[in-house]
Amino acid sequence: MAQEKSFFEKVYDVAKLIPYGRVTSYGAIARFLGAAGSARMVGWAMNGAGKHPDVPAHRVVNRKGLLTGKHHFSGTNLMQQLLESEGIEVEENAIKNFEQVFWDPTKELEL
DNA sequence: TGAATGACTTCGG
DNA sequence: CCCGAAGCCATTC
Repeated sequence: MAQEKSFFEKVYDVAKLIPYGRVTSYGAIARFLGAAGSARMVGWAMNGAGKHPDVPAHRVVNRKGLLTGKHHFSGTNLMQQLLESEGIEVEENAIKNFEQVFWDPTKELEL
């Protein structure tokens, strides 16, 4: 059904650009894509990220640093394990030092 | 075309 | 920071 690309590809593209051991928020990506306000679409797009193995959706969390999307991953703690595997501390589905690992494309890329 | 949905964000209390 | 409610936008049925 329909071409599963366009807005999603942009999200995937940015997600792939997320540096190792860093994370970003849906709103940040949405805003970078020029779709500010479509933060939900970013998450929605991630729904299809499962077809894109190169898309580290686990590096994308909400603005609070909570692993809101972990529930969509294979297991229940897979997302957390992936983050911890990158050196990111996670507790109670929340990223520690979130401000330290936070990666803002609108600033990092355009900087 | 219109209503429903969703891995969010922002505002007020 | 927590809680509840509203807003937003693209996709889907």
